[in-house]
Amino acid sequence: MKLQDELGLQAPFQDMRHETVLNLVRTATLLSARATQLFRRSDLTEAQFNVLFALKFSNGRITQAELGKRLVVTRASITSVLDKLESKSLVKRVDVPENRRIHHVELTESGRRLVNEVEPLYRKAVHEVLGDLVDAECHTLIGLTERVRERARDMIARNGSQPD
Amino acid sequence: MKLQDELGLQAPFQDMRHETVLNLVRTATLLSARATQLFRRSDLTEAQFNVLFALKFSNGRITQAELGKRLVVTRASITSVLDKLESKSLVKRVDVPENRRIHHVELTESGRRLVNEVEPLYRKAVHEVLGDLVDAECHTLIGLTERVRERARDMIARNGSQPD
DNA sequence: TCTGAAATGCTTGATTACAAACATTTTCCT
DNA sequence: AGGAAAATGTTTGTAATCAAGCATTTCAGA
Repeated sequence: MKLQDELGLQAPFQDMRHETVLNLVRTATLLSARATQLFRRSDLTEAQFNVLFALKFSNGRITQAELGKRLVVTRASITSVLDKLESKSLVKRVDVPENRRIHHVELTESGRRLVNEVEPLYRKAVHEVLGDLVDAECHTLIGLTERVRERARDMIARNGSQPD
Repeated sequence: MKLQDELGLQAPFQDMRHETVLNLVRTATLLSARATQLFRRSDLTEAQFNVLFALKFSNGRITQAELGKRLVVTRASITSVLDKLESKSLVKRVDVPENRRIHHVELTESGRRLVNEVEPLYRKAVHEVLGDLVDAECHTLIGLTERVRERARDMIARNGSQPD
């Protein structure tokens, strides 16, 4: 289904680049919506799952700032998500004697149990949602989005438009 | 730059489908960040610009519910964004005598002026961010994301995983 | 006609995100 | 050593999103 129909637009897009951007954004939103739906059964939000997932594949000595870099969110966001997860006893903050600024964030036993339970469902859903694409198509999608991000990053760094 | 490096992951992705999903989500997030940066100069948020933009291309008889469908957000979200825009005198809600449930949402003069001022900057940024891609590549991207959305929509509608 | 269903907009509460500012702590440079 | 700079985590304020529930209004079917 074309995005035009999905959004109920009468006229087709005049601008293919604009259409492409909206396609990317809409697709990501829809993927998020599906993820939200999946995680809800486990009483998790997407952000909370992302933290648990990152922790599972960390060496156990990850700080909040590092977690933020992995997940590409600010330290402030990490603080609030960890507060929630800690109140559910899914993670714990561990003081680090050698550096009193930082904490190490770790899964609790029940946190580990939960992420181990949800991860296969998540992976299954990922494969199902991309089940239509063969490897080469995934590769293409990755390559094209990489180039878009490259440009976007440049623009954000320059914080303006191109030098014309 | 590969997503792996962007996220500071030591190991490459094992799962190309997972990598593809994360690429899509990360790309959309970055595009949003760039948009936020652009709109900030005009004291607009992305959501607010989206409303103004949709209003510009509506026939002037659009309701809040219809606006929600166009932008794919709930009525509750529309209410809150419109409250902001109305407090800035950029839009107005107009009572409809024939149907006392609904309002028509319209741009004010200053709202129209503002969107006419920002739109070219927005379009320019869109073209710059995709400046690396030729038409055929845009077309490919659109086609692939359409297929992903198709599946995602199915999964959301079924609210479960596939029948195995 | 009349009653139940559907549609519409609003409110509330939860969650997440960011920016900016702050205190604390560590690092770095002179 | 000592002071400036950077890093870390938290707090506060703003904004957006959704779900769920509510009142009002309209629609549709019996």
